Amino acid sequence: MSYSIGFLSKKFNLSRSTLLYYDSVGLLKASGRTDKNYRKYSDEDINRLEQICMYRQTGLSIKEIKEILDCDGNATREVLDSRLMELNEYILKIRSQQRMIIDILKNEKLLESLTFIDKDLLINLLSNAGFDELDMCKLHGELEKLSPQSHQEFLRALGFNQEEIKEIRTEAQTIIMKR
Amino acid sequence: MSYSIGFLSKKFNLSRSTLLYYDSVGLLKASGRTDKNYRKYSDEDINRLEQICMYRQTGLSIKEIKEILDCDGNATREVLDSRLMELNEYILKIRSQQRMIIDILKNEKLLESLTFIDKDLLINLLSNAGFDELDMCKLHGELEKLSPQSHQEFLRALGFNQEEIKEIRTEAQTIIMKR
DNA sequence: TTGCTCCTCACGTCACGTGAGGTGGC
DNA sequence: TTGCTCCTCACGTCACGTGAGGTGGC
Repeated sequence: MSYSIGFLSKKFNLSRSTLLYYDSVGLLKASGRTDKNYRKYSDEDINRLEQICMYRQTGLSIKEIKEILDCDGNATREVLDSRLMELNEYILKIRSQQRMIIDILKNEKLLESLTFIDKDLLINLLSNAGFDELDMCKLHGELEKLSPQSHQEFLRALGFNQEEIKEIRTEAQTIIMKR
Repeated sequence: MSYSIGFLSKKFNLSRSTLLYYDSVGLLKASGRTDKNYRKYSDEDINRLEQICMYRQTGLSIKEIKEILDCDGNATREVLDSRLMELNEYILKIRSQQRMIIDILKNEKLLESLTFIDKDLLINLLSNAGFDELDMCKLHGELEKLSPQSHQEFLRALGFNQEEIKEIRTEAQTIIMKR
């Protein structure tokens, strides 16, 4: 028995071009051609494609799958083990990206609430609470050290203009340096 | 103050070509050029790059970052929220890939242990245990239904040749169909 | 003729990396 | 001259998707 490329693509739920691609890179060559030059896949080809689909479900690259299928099972365990490690690292990376997003969103909310507070009002508030000039400088220093980006946003949310922001941040940076 | 491309690449630990790329796609255009046609980055450019780096740590695409930076904060929350969902889906996908790998490795071990068992020995063993011809057929039927790939591997591990395997599997498939 | 499956280029994708070939000031 | 930074193309990557333009049998 032999099968056409259309038959295989339906049976395995793959696109035609995927099969053409597998052929072009040598992952799955049609074992024959008809007189009209149509690809002819054999039962053995089907077995190989079954394996390919299985390994694709692990996210292995085409190259790695070729290695496994063409090197008679010696490489299999090694390749799969390293893929497992790779996947663990991906998860760590994704987790850190998620944390980053959460942080940004938190910051956004904070800044949003700040837009309701007037700059002068905040300054009054802090001075009434006993903050003097030096305390304010320290505050900016801490903020700048913690996250320059947040500090920038913070100042912008308070309504300072670009010039003032630059001045305050530069001063804050020199305070950090001194310590 | 203005800064060269080399300065920025060192300060932000990015490659030169990354910066060139950001320029080419309009994510971060150097705001000026020297008379020698060298790129000149301003303080504002630096601020923008700070933001870019922050958003890159969330894995957002260049296009999405552009959207956030150029659309004045309206899109931010939406884009970040959808990125969060996307990341959750990635984790699910990775988990399923990991499960697949574990399954394959388990199968491998099983098959490995089978290579120490002789085909005839197993048949004797099973018949001594009271398995008759019909039970064997059912067994193959179950295996074929559960995982055609495993069945194939199982038969190969037992030492059957390609012809015999095809025969047994075809028979197993007809058994499945009947029910 | 129309509709279907098949064929072979060839270009596009995404975020850069990597040369090649050249400039300009110390 | 040598060494450094900078410049602009242009091609490669990975796993396909998407036409374009053509064939061949019912």
